[in-house]
Amino acid sequence: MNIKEAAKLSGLPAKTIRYYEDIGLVKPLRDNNGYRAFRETDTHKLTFLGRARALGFTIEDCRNLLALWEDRSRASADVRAIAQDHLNEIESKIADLQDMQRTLSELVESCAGDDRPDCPILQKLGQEA
Amino acid sequence: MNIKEAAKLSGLPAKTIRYYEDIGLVKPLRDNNGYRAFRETDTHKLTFLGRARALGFTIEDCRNLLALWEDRSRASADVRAIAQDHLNEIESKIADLQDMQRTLSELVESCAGDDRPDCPILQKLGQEA
DNA sequence: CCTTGACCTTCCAGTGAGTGGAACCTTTAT
DNA sequence: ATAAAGGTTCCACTCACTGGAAGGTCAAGG
Repeated sequence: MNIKEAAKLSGLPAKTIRYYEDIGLVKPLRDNNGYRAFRETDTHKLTFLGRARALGFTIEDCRNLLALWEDRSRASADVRAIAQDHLNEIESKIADLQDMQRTLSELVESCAGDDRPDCPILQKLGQEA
Repeated sequence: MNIKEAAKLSGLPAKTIRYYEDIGLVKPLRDNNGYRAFRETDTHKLTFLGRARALGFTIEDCRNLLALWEDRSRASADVRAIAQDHLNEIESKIADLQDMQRTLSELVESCAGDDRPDCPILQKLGQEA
């Protein structure tokens, strides 16, 4: 199977798949013409990667998750730890964004948004000390 | 005032200030020895930039906000539009992260996290089609 | 006068996770 | 024979810094 079909099956852009090979996440075989030859295990891995990335796992997390996935003697605790750490990160990011959202929506609401120059948004950003 | 004091006053790392000069956000004068000489207007701008960045505005947004800040004949509508767009982006990011959070916390909860290999997290990531 | 240490300078490289594009090769269909 | 559609590699760019090397400047102490 060539890269385009692997892309279709996995839902990843061909460019991304090449990149994943570059960084050693997948290792498709090669045909005599130099084309990548994807086996089912490869597309299966790619799908796995796509799902993990969609959940926001970093590439390094993905690398580790993939290793655990392939390790039949893994401990589920190791998987859970990675996921829990990532969940914590996500929750902290959500909290940060919500702080921004609160402040910003207050500012936006307080601004008339007309053709006059008076603007509480700029005022707040430029506040002395 | 040298860069270190500007950094202290604005709360930004010296490196970041040099970078902001590089990309044209601030234009401190220079002493004869080549050292940057920050005026109050410079540190004021830097503080502004720090606050805007803390609210998640991109550098390009900051550039535009700074220009509006300095334009006494601005229309507050222009400021508001930038802030509203950014707020929309933030809200969309929050929604994305909350989707991940929901999925992930379900997965984490469903995983025993012991020394056995069975793991619903990996199972879900590796699900066929 | 010399040295030490704390500043300051510029410039280069790297981050994460791809994406865009150029230049070129191979296969398939007409 | 050629054109289209696929494949390949490689280089550069993104964003907003950050780290570090190599070197210049300045104030204080001996």
